[in-house]
Amino acid sequence: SSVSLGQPINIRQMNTGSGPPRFRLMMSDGLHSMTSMILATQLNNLTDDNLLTPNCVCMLKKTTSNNLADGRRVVIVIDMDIIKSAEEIGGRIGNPTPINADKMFFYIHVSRWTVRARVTNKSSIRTWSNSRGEGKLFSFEIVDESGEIKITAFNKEVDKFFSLVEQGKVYYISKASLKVANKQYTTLKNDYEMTLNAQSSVVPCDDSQGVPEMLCDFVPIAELENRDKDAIIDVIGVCKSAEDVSRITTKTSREVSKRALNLIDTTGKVVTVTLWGEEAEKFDGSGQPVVAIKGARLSDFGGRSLSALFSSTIMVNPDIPEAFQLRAWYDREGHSQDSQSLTETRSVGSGAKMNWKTLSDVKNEHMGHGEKADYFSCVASLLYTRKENCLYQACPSADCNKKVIDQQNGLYRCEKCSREFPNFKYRLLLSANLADFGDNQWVTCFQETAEVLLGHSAETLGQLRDTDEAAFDEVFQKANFTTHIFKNKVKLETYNDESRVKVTVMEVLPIDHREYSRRLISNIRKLASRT
DNA sequence: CCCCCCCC
Repeated sequence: SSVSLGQPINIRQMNTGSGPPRFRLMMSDGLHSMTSMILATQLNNLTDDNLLTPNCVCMLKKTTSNNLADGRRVVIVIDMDIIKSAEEIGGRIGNPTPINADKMFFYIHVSRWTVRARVTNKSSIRTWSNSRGEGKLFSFEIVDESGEIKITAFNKEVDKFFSLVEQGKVYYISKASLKVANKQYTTLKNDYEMTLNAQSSVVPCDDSQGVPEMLCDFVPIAELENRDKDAIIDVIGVCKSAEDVSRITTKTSREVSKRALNLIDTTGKVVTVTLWGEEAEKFDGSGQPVVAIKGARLSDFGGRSLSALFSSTIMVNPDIPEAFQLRAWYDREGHSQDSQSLTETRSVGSGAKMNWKTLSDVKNEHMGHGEKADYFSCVASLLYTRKENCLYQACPSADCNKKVIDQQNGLYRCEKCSREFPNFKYRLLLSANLADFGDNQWVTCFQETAEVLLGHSAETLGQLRDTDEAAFDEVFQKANFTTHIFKNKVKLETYNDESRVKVTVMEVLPIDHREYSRRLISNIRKLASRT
């Protein structure tokens, strides 16, 4: 599976009679040459197109050896790339001496090159055990001026190199084996990978001049909508908000920590990125840092979202121009800009669907004066509730909540159902006065919302009122001055030539103080930037 | 020669 470099110094068409043409190459590795290399016919187009010409340099990606009818052994090239043209090379490399095929096959694998590169991501040591055997490995990624590549070390090479290789440091690396990267697992922009072998050397280098820190190809967040699921991408954004770390159980019953971040960039789009394990535990989102992630996987959960992998590199406030630009943009305008998330979340209180208003906004903006009702959400405290008429006796039929008339004979009449019943059910219709820092507002709460505010079912409250008036009063005392999120409907209603704005509470939700504080800070920033 | 990458 290793790949190697070779220079064909002679290419001859073999005599194959009526069959497709076959080409025999005299291949050199700069030290030795061999004549027993044959091109698989599917690569004939390389000669037809004049790409494979004497003195070009080839990357041999896949070869096999075979015995010919006369007993000679040959190497068959199944896949190869021409990586430098003969013109670019400008002649024969070295002064290779001819040797036989099997030995040549060995030599062509021992490349003589050295790179100077920085280690950008180092894994821990992992062990494996499968049908093909067992062992241990670690991998790291390196970058130089020309690009990046992944290097893996197995078994003895783990012992030899693991402690030497340090993240961020620069090394001379030579004589590693090359192999074609499996695209399924590739997170770097390289068609090849390296494997350290017994001949490989890794030597620390003091001169890091000109060696990049990291190679990133950041995809704008808005652009993620157009990328394929499972794509491995680099992303950078301001961490607008972050979840608390939590523990989840995987399908394989393992416990793992997770934390979701919301990243925003100058496209105004937000994407949710999930961090795992230690990365999730140690992440600190305070101060809304710039977060860059190299090699995150794109998922289609909730529309579009991202997940960090073991191989991802997570950088908080990295020392790169993109991060400085984002910081400046966010502090100047991004923080107050309307944003849209590519990731749909169902969490209440933080959704984009909330139309946040203060109670004075509702009046000043003449909400509810239009053709259709308006909807708004507010954070408000319950100042007062009219407990006197909050309960009524309703028709006991399943879908009828009409008030019944007490016939004073043990029967209750529903005009809607045109029936008399021996029983009724209690329903709530609660008038309440809500207040925030600037104003107050009378609202109506029907059954479900009133039950949430009062903390008891209508049935319980009905029983209490009839049996224990002090306990009934206590319920309302306890509800006073409690603070909630109210989702409301507002509509101007005309009754006897008099118009009044009627506010109906649709839903009562607990305050997520973290989210609420973020919103207040954001509002303060918006106000500050107006002056 | 690994390739696990998790949850809603």
